[in-house]
Amino acid sequence: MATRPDPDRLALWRSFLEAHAAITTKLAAELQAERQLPLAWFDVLTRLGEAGGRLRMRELAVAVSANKSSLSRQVDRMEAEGLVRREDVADDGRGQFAVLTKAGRELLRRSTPLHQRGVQREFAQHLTDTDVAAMQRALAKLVSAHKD
Amino acid sequence: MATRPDPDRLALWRSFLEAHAAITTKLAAELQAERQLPLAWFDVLTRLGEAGGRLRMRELAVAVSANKSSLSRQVDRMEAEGLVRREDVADDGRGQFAVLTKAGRELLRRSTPLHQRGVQREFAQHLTDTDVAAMQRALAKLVSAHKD
DNA sequence: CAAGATTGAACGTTCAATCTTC
DNA sequence: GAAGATTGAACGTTCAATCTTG
Repeated sequence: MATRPDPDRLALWRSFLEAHAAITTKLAAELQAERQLPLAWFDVLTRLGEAGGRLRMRELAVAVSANKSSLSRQVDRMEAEGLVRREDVADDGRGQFAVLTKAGRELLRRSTPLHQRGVQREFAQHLTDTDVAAMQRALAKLVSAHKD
Repeated sequence: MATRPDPDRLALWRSFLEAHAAITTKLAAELQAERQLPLAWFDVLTRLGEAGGRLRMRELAVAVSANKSSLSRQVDRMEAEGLVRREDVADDGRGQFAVLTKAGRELLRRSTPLHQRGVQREFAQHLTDTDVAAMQRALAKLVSAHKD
């Protein structure tokens, strides 16, 4: 097993970073411009929506790949805007849920199609079915290697 | 042309984000722990090294995918640590170069093998040659679509 | 008046410390 | 004493405004 990547793999890692930066910058700018919604807020709304409306702070932090204090403060701000609220966890006095409010659900509903069109335009439309299958195979290995 | 991505492509985009977050978090932690070097600083040192030791602020900002004011302040901090210095551009009185110092070059030299081992461990070793070829083909299309 | 670069002020993130509950 | 969550203080990022030169 090599201890260092060959030049192709190093170049691939750079392309990966470059594509990530370019695409996320555009998706974030679009949500901000069209819905006044930071991408990180949209991400929280999405995860809560998929979880049926509520997640514990810890789980939500993991789901959105955020630091726990950063998420705590982000939820403060979103709560101040009426998009989520906190609720105690019934059987664990330490825990807090973040819960989608009606306004949060509504903003999520209005923002998801816009964001998905963005993902189509900036990412998905450039890939053939063969590309998609190959990348999913490769990324699945990477994601699974980092689950440990 | 579809206006929204199919579920496979949406899932692929999520895997992409998840892999990116997991890998960059580990690479950043390793450079910080072993060399007291933030990943963004390493990135600046690397780009300057590849450019022969100097780049204009604007070019450097583009190369590292950073906002120009953020880069300006990052170069302030790196200058305070003696890793880079600024120099006037001879034939354009508005311009500034960021220039690698001896200490910056030395830290780059000591950090590159560590970082490349990290890229191998967290990214490259998980991919077959087939994966690499397929991803490079797909990512090249994405990167080129965002060059405009 | 546009381009390169920096800056003030507001904002977001992070680490370590803290609080509460298990 | 460890886990879930929040907080103070330090730090990093961003936007718009500014300065200087082309």
